[in-house]
Amino acid sequence: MTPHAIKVACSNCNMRELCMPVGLSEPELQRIDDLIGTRRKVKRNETLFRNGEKFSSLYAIRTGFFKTCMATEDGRDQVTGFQMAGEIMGLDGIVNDFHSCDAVALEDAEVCVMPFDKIEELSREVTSLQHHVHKIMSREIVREHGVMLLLGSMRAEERLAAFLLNLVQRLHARGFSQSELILRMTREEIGSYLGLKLETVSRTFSKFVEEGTVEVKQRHVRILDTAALQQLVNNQQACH
Amino acid sequence: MTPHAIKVACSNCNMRELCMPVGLSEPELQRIDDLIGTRRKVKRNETLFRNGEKFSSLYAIRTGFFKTCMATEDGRDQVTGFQMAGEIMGLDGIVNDFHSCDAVALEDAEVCVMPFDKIEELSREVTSLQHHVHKIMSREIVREHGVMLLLGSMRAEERLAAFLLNLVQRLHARGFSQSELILRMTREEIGSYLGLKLETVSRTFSKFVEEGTVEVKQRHVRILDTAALQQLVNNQQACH
DNA sequence: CGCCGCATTGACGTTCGTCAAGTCTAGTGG
DNA sequence: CCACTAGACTTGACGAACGTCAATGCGGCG
Repeated sequence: MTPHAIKVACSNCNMRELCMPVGLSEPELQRIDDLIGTRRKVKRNETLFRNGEKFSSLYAIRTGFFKTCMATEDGRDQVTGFQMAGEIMGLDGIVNDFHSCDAVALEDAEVCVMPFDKIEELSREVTSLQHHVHKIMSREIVREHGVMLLLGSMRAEERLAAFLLNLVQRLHARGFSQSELILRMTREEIGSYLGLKLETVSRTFSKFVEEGTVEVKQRHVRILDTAALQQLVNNQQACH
Repeated sequence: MTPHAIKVACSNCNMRELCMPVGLSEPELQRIDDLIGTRRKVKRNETLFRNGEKFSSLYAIRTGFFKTCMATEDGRDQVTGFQMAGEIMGLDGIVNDFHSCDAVALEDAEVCVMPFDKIEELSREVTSLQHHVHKIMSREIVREHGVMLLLGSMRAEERLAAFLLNLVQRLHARGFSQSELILRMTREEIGSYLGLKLETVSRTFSKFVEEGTVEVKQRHVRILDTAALQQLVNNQQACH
């Protein structure tokens, strides 16, 4: 909750290949550094922002892992996404000047706070930043299209396969293994994201293990047969 | 398919209160007029753009009704949204410079073609346009969060109720009735959007009719008890 | 008038949710 | 060091919701 007044620079951040400054030239990078007002540490289970809070900034994840979720009036919540280092959060707040979901750290994390008025100001001058901001928002729209496809037309196995492949692919882009990963979220959170109950998630994991597709030991997952998972995601009609 | 070289102006469009120029001042409105290169007519069942096509423009709907859908590799497609007059299409294309979904007219339509490079150029100069573009993209992200919630945690009745209320609310903002609407899409398309099969959509309509909540005659729907539908959307836990 | 696409309805099957019991693990305190 | 506990996870039995398949109805259009 306490903003840290540590001045930092994108230009020497090790996430710069994956984060806000993607595709910017060296001089542009220098200007982007002004964007980041402060960094902020968020402990596990703490929220970065909440539904209803005033929107003022976007957040770039430096370290750690987040979930975003919408709370329904009746107390349940739907996880709308999982975010890792280099990804941007807070885009939901722009429309109404209020956040419409919660961002919760699933492990101790640190984010760069980017005041949105500064982003708009700077992207009026730096064309490539402007375009990059548009791309980030468009990417989120396309990602959500994918989730809609998943929720609207896939069966449990297909959903979990798509989820695992997506996670491991994003982790791989960050230098982690292509086949091993540690889940930062509970079965219930996975289920919420995938539109399934936690028991179904658990059973589906067990089924993958039986079939020799993955090894699962609590939150540690090793993918043994990527092709089999990929097959599930593509060949949705196999059930006929 | 044939672009019409009709020069038109936002400043005297009757959709200007709902479309691109929302919240712009009179002099700003003048400048926005330059945005619209051409208009384009799209006949029923024709596509405005397709998955894989090069992205160059956003489209504002002047008249008519569209669906956007993603085709899966195995031939099925998932409807990701329905769009009506004043709404913007094509945002999915910005990330990769290629469209990632199809836009299909469900009735004869006309759209304003807005070259995206012009939008970026102009929004570097007109601050309020810049902010408006950001809002439009953020609104789409929030809308999709809502769909994810619907697909991930609602039952068939709740989904259809939310769908009808959303449609009628948007139509009402355009001067149509609060209680009557004509569906421009088939049961199958509704089902695809809501993650249900067409038979389930049909049965759910029939159930609403039995309960006296709506009247349905083919594609003509009259909502008799808005509160009952609203109740369904909110009180998801009623099944306990 | 007859055809075709869309919609409705019924019977049946599958998938997933629900409820409940039981297991595993990490963290705590004696 | 080990017993204890709480939270997360697994597994089974059962039922509800929705999908599937198939027959039938309806309405618009050539």
